Amino acid sequence: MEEQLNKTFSALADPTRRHMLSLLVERDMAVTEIADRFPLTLAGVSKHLAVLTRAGLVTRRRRGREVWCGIEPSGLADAFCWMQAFGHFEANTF
Amino acid sequence: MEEQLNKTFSALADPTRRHMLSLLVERDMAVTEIADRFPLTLAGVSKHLAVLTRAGLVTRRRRGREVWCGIEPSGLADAFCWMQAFGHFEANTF
DNA sequence: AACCTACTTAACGAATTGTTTATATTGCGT
DNA sequence: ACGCAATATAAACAATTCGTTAAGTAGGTT
Repeated sequence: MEEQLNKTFSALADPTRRHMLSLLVERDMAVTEIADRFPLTLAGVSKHLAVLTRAGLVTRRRRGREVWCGIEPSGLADAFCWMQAFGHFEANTF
Repeated sequence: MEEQLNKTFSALADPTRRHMLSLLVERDMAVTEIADRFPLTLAGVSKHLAVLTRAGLVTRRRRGREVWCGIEPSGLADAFCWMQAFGHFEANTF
């Protein structure tokens, strides 16, 4: 859907959020642990994670008092397909 | 590069711009012709096209007094690769 | 030269985004 | 029960974005 593409692409448009995703690709992390790696307040990090979650790119599960974040790779599906259709790309075009 | 990804993803984050790209996939068009298909002023359309051009997704060539716009599919390459690496996607994951 | 067509750029306002500080909320640990 | 740790939400603010109208530029036409 159109609205889903809006959310996905604008989530990806921010370099801080892309960096967060690349961290989470390695392994799941609690919010504080993520925050330690950025020159931002915890509140700022929390809001970026909220954007990523709303876009369906990140999952957040409460575990005691921590919230563990993980990647939701399927969240890229729509955007990936859109680009694929758009460019008639093959997997090894580049 | 990081800055290139910023430009590409934020260009794609706008539905009007995505729609413009999908028009240009069919065939090249002059700016006025594109503008006819959107409920925007010509100036507004021109600005969207400028964003797409700066992102490397559209080419603009002056032809007499018209400016013909066309798709630059290679402009998606960086973004496409980033997503691919991110999700370890195969062509038919979806 | 005067004028029209096809844009682009400037200037501006409204809405959104990225960030901060301050104020909840919720779950251990003691 | 109290206090600290982990996170979220609210309020505030600057910067950016999306749209407009108005003015500027460049290329044909007469």
